Amino acid sequence: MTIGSLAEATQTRVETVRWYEKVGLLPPPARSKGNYRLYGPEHLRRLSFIRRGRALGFTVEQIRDLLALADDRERSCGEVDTIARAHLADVERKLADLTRLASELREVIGQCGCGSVADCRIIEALSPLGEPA
Amino acid sequence: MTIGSLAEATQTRVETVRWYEKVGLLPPPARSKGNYRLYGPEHLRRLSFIRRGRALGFTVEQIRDLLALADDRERSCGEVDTIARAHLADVERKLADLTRLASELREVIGQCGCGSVADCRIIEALSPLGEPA
DNA sequence: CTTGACCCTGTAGTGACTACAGGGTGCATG
DNA sequence: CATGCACCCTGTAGTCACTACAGGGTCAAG
Repeated sequence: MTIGSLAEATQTRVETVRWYEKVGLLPPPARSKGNYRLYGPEHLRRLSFIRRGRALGFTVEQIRDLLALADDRERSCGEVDTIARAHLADVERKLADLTRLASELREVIGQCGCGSVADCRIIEALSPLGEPA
Repeated sequence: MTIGSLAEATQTRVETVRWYEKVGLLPPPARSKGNYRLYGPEHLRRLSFIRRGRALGFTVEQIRDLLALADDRERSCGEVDTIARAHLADVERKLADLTRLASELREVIGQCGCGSVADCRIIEALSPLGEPA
């Protein structure tokens, strides 16, 4: 399996696959006589894991930890749970922030009568001192 | 007003103020005889505008555009409205993404009985081929 | 034997800062 | 007057997770 097929199979860019190797998430594969990377099913599994983790918003560092934990099959999965819960808490914080932000934006936009900038409510809302900047 | 007081007044780091100057959001202020930056109320207004915009999630480029529009007080604020609406659409897209993500995470976490990694549901959920990585 | 798709390494860029290193300034205290 | 300390200066490099080349090599088909 060349890097191109692996990338296609996992919906990843070729450069990204090489980057995962460089930062140590993906082990260096064998090389062909022409120095092409040659991947096997184990690489496909591991890269799929990484991509799924990224899609769920885990950071690369979190995935590195999860991979290390996953490799040690006897270990209790309490640490895995901890990472996942911490991440969920993070996501929920961002969600709350964005929700507040969206409603503030909607309010600001709703007030704009689209006259001239001189009395634009959006510009005013951005100028906390009351005067336009 | 020194950079330190300006920074404190706007809840900004000193380095960030200098960075805004470097990228052209904040005009270079006068200097003291010891080469310290000296700011006036106009700078305070402009920096407040920038910080409020950032807090609402506008990018620096969007703020640059908004500042240019705000400076031209005769212009119709249609362009301002366009930028704000585009940004709101963006925020709402992110909100939808995060909401989906959070519910996926909650589901994954809910299934984990916290036994050994070998049958951890979280690890399994990350391994789309059915086998742990 | 040439074309074109693929692959290689290495470096630089993205956004919005943050974190120094290595120095200078200004004011209060001894 | 000397010293200490908080503050300021410039410039560079680091963050995160990639992305985008530049400049070259490999491989299979026609």
